[in-house]
Amino acid sequence: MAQEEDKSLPRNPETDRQIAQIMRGCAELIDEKDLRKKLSRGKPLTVKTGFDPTAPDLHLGHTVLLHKMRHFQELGHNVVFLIGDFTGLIGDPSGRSETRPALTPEQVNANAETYKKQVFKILDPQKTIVEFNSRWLNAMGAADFIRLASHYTVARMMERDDFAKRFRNNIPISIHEFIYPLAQGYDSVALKADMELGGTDQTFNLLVGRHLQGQYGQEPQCILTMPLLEGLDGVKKMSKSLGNYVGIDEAPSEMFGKLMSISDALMWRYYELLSRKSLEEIAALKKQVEKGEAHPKTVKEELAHEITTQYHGENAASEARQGFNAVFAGGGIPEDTPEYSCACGEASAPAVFLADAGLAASRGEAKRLISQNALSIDEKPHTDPFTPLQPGSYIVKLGKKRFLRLTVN
RNA sequence: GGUGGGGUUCCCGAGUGGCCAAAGGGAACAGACUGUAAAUCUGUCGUCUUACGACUUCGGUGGUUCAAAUCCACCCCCCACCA
Repeated sequence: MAQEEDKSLPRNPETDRQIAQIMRGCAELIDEKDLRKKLSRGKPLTVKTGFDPTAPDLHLGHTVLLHKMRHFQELGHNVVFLIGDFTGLIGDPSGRSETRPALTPEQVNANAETYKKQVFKILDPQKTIVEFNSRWLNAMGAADFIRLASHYTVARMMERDDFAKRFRNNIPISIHEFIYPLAQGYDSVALKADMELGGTDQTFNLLVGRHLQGQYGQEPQCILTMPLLEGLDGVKKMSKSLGNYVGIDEAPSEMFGKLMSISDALMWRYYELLSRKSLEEIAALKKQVEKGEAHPKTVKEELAHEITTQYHGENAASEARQGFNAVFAGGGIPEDTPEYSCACGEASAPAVFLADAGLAASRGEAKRLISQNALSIDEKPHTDPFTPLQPGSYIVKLGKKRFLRLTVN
């Protein structure tokens, strides 16, 4: 939580301005007083954010942190994008109910490369320092590690919720998992970080860094945690394995469409965490929607447009927006509709070509969907699964999202 | 190391010889209603089959039986308690 205002804090307008920008959307800042002190020195801070090279494909959930890093860059601070290639070999136990499988060095390297390619869609490459924590962690000897381990106690380690739970439930905790927070914390020592960013699930690890810096005679870093972004379902956190994500490499139309499918409530969350609009602008929009002055769909379009622009540029975003409205509001078909052709006859029966073209998983499913009135051909409902279509070209639509340009020869 | 419990269709989870392609819930999909939102209602939800029906599936491999997700043997994996 933000600290209560304290009259004894060093105050000046510049610091206030920075603090406001820094705290936008954050879950917790530890602690504001320390941060003011650091800022008031007028020197750029070293801002560390670590990424585990486990998920090579970034999605919008990861970008919450990247946006925050960008804020720091805009405020003139030194942002370190730290790739945890060493710690990736351990596997972060955070939020895990079981031991995380370790990565091979080859996987870690490949993932790190992908990471670097993707993050500069948001971060300013000129102002980003990319580091690998193997640089200093590999250089440490066993004695160094033992010394590091001596700075933390088992009791404090067990305060951590995931460890406590696993211990209580007799789920194994390997010793190497204790090393993870220590290694991550040591990164802060090595970098002499003034500030570390992370998701709320990282709070413990970040605090270890703060603690260790003190142990190594440094001024402890401040900690800023960001909430975990909910996925498209609005409930679970965005993650690739849950399939509720928007990848930052996705095609503009895909990205726009996915964003349009989020619920109204979730839209505000995305605005706060992913938009570059100011909090005041967002509050104003919200008020307009509540009063009925703005249609929520339009406001959502703005959001989808802005986010798509971030990754694909203004032109592509506008196109995606037009395409979306043409398809779903105007009954058109998407640009990237797949084409498929088949011979006239058995193969041109709807149930058959739908399955063959991959629009339906099987002929049975195709028939079922047809009997549910899901099929339209050239914008006319089509309920006969068996009669072959005559030669010609057709626009085939199955359900709301599946399209096909069909040619019958 | 010992003892006990378990592995079921996308997920959770019922099912202890035929009435089981397998209850129920969730997810997903389709339709209605909408703003491709949410909520709600209806339907679908192994493969093939226009229907009748056939075939494949319940950790693996063999076996018993007219008949096995259900019984037996061995194997693999997971969990709990004790050490």
